[in-house]
Amino acid sequence: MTTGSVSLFGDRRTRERDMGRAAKYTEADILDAALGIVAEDGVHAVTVVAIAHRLGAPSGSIYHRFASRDLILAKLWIRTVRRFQEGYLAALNHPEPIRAARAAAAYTVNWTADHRSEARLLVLYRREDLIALWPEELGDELATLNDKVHRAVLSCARACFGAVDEQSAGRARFALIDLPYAAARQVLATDGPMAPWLESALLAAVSAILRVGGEDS
Amino acid sequence: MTTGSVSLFGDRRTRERDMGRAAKYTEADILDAALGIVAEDGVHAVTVVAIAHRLGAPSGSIYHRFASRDLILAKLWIRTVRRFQEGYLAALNHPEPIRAARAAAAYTVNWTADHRSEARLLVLYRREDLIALWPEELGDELATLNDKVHRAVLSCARACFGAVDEQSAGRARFALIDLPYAAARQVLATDGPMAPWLESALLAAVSAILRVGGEDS
DNA sequence: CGTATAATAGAGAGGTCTCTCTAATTAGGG
DNA sequence: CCCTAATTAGAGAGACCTCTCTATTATACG
Repeated sequence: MTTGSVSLFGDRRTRERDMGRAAKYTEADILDAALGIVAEDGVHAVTVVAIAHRLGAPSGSIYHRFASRDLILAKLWIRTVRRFQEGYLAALNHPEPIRAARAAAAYTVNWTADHRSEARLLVLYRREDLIALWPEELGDELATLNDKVHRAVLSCARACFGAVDEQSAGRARFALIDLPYAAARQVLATDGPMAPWLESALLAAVSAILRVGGEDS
Repeated sequence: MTTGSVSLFGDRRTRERDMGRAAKYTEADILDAALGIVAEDGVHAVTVVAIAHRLGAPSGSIYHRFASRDLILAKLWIRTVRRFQEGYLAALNHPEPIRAARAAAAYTVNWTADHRSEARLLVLYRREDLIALWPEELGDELATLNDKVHRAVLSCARACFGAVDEQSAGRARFALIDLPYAAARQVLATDGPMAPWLESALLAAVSAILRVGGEDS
């Protein structure tokens, strides 16, 4: 759809060469509108008509940029996951595995508190649900979306437990993904800022899981 | 709709006195069909037409028992939560709070492994989403649905930390609800039986959170 | 056996949503 | 200033879904 060239006109322009009218509703505008609707009224409220209404556009204009409603949701999902993963992977990059895991967990809850709408999207929408309606256009983007995270988790498993078998990988996944996810739900469940005890409780649980011999008390 | 009297005819009959034709599609049949569709194709696939098709019934027959599609989903949700809570509350009833918490956590993952479809429903559907379309007929059933669990959590907070303030209640909620929930997601994410390491990892995390002074390592 | 009662059966009205199609609009480049 | 290409604008076709309405069928009891 676009050439991928860097824009010279901010968000209002997507190409350099080709002529024509400047875009009034950019791809980013549409995704932002969809995100706002998800955060306010839930996933089921994200209709093309609703997005268009929020932008003050007719629904036909939305289809000029996105081939289908499912594609909008899929691209929004991907954009949001990418934005989250950026800092998450950076945090996980620390050479000392326990510190890395703790940093990643802390990043997750803080990012959630700072990006409630986007976090809501990730928590609300099940990846499995998306797979069912995943548009063909995206190819294996979904399949490879989590590859870096998976690799980082396995690397943490090796560093913490000395081997990568089903148990160590599972425990690492539990500590690095599921526990932070649970804490993120907790953040979203309350309205105000993040409770101060939450981060330390999460870190205690993460450390308990990743320490060798921490099978049980 | 029903008198609440005990059935003499199994699921095929809902009343004793009043006459008339025996039910071919009972309330339970319809809820089971809805559950099956959720488990197989996701929540969005639960249409009245789909339920009717799965039962071999015309869609009009469904409306003879349920006033609306939303009511079907709401009642299915309530039935499932109740079924889960029964054993959960029993496990949480142990006098020693840490043991009670560990029993409740263990129950959660085992119930999930044993009732994948129902667990899928609880994990897939967000309570917040339901509130939006909650039918009036149910009154405050949703509001009071979790009361017993909340009380049990607060009682655990008092027993573990000596007081019920925001932090102790939050930590108890995190250990008793969010951590088991995270582990349940892990159970559902894999196809086979529950991984043996998961329960002990979960218990380690639960114990770490609930022990006084376990703020962090 | 007849009657009262509850259930099934099935068509279809009304609404919403996705997506399409055509015409009008805007801006840059020669 | 005209030409070209991208975009907006808006109506509407077609599909699906919820829910209603009426006719028909089955069952228990007197």
